[in-house]
Amino acid sequence: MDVADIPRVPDWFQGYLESEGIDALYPPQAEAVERGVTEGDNLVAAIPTASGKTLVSTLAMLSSIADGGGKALYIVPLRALATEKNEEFAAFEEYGLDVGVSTGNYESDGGWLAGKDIIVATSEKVDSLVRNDAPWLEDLSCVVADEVHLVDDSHRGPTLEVTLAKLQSLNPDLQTVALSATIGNADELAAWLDADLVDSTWRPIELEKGVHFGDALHLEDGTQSRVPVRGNEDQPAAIVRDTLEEDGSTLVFVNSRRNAESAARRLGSTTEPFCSPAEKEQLTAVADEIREVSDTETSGDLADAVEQGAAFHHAGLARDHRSLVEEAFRDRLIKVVCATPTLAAGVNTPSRRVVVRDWRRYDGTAGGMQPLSVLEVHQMMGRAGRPGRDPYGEAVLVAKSHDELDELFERYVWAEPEPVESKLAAEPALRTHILATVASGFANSRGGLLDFLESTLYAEQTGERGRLETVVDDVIDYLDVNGFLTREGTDLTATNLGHTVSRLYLDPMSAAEILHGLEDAEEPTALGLYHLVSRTPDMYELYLRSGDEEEFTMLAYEREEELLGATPSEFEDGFEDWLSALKTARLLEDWASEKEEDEITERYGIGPGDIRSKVDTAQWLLGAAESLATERDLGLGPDIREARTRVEHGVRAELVDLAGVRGVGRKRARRLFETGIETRAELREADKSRVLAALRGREKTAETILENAGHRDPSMKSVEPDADVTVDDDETDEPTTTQDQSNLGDF
DNA sequence: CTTCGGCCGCTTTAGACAGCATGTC
DNA sequence: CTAAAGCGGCCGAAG
Repeated sequence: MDVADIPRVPDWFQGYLESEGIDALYPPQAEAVERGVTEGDNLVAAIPTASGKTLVSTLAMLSSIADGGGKALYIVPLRALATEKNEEFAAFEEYGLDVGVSTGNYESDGGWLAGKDIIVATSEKVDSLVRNDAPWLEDLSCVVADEVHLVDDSHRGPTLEVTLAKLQSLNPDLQTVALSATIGNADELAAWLDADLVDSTWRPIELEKGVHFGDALHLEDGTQSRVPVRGNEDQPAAIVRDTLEEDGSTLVFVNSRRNAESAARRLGSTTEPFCSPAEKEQLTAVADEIREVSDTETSGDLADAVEQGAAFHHAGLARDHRSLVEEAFRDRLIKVVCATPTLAAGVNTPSRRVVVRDWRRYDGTAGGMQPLSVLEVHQMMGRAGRPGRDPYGEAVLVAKSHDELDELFERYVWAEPEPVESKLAAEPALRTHILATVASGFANSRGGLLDFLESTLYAEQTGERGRLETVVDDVIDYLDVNGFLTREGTDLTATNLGHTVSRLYLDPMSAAEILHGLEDAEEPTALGLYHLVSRTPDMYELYLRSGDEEEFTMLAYEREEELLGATPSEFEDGFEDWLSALKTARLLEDWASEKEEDEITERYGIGPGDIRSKVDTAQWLLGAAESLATERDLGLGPDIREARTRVEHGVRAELVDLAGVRGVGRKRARRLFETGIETRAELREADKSRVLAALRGREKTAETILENAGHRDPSMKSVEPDADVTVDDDETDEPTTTQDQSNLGDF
């Protein structure tokens, strides 16, 4: 289809497409237009990644905005994707459209999304906006749900499902466009959303799947190519080398962080000979940047690998590490990235070849190694082939025996992805969504609730109410008993507490746990509070290693006084979870006692990125705890606030005031304190040469900080550092004049 | 007496959203 | 209930 023939898109759109080098639509896109995406019709597009899904959504959003002046909402599963999409859509600002992002940690323009035409948000954020009754929601005329196949996810799927159902019921004229990977039952999704279906496996660039075994690559079409394993190479190394000989890069998916790291280390010797001197120089620069992000073992290992043209990528990395690796890989500087599934679901990092080395992954709940789903493997494989740059893409599984070769072909290469199934009937999901549905007025009786749930994918797929009804009744009981809602006959009303919990976006069970723990707390310590929020279902658990059980049982006895609520017996069910929460609490306490990052990562066996995510969650939950304590008049506000500010900045109590100054973090606050500047007020009046000395002579930094503290005259002109002030200078980095303004959240 | 290499057995194991109000070293 | 890589400890042989 010619771009000129697309109905109802704004006039400038054709010019825009041409400027992007697009003169004809891909077949699935053309089919979407024929099904009426530009005319406000609902659509489910189940097509492979990188085959133009974004353009389908753009067609829908732009035509919908042009048609009635409404707004479009683009829902993504990850914050990183929200940023990526926002940057992509920012191109439309030139044509007079306003684009904004809204996620938990970032809201464009002070939260005033009302004036935006296109809003990008995570599903949880949209859910929260619906709960808080954001006024602009009624102006929505188009909603796009990216990666809808994630409704299958037991943890986060139900949120997406409920949110889409709520948006549709808020505004029956709303156009819904759902983008999905190729799945077994796209027709069911279409039926649920009352949408037309475009179901296609068409790709703009050929993808050949295959299995490597012995010295050969066995491809889907029956052909084989020789990819011999030489010397002490393993199979992935042989494939990576073979790809490099054609000047292509490789993405290797493995099943654990440790495997990713060790595979990257090994592959370094394969990639190094293929890096030109100029590339080596650039790689060294990237490696230096990586070392600067964090002073930990993980960081150093990554930098070492990068110097050789290899890298690993997993969730233990800091956000900056990840984006440095992704960027260098896209620039073809890094030749191979060994990754856990983070990269398959995350931002766009295509590669000539993809190797799926491990096809089984440990799963504690299933009691051992479990095969990956076809959908997941296909998603990884779909990363092969960069449109417009590679002639084709190849995705390869690795077999160690002839039997495995056959099995992999059967199981993944020729297999259809499994159908997507709603996980809404699980109790934890319903707990939070039922409360929210009642609190935000979507339903005010048992019947109303069931009617609403009737509009979800779950109802579409099961057809019978029985199972759902039982769970719903259990959940209503739970919410009633814990004081989140009240029942009168079949009528349901959310209590004040219920409203608060729903607004705070807290799992009701977390709220109950927190309230229960706070109720008879008199002077809660930081550790006690950290433990309380750590044992909440909203906090992701740390793994207990061998020896940990003993260590933390001891700690539990030593500091029993501080721990809130009853200490469970060692033989009780749930004792392990309780201990694991204690481990998390201890980690947070260490962080809030100014323990060094590398000491923490080593002690708890985690990566720098993990500290950040724990700290983030704790901060959020303590904020919620403070609201709950206020709501209940428990008078613990100051204690909770102090614990929260301490984790937020990673400092002891005496530095909380100083660390609150913009530009002053845990390290600078400590150094200022050591020189006798102990509070924000003292900093405001401080002797400048003293401040400069405390900051080890960095004038620009000192000026910024004094300005932020409200100093009368922050200028550092002709100020010399006070020679009497000594600061411990354990860091080796050169005084920088470049102001690195990445933030704590990027850490 | 020290050092190196190989083998055996024990240990460990993916991911990451949200309130609110602003930003490290 | 299922696996497999990596690492540390141990042992023996070589230096």
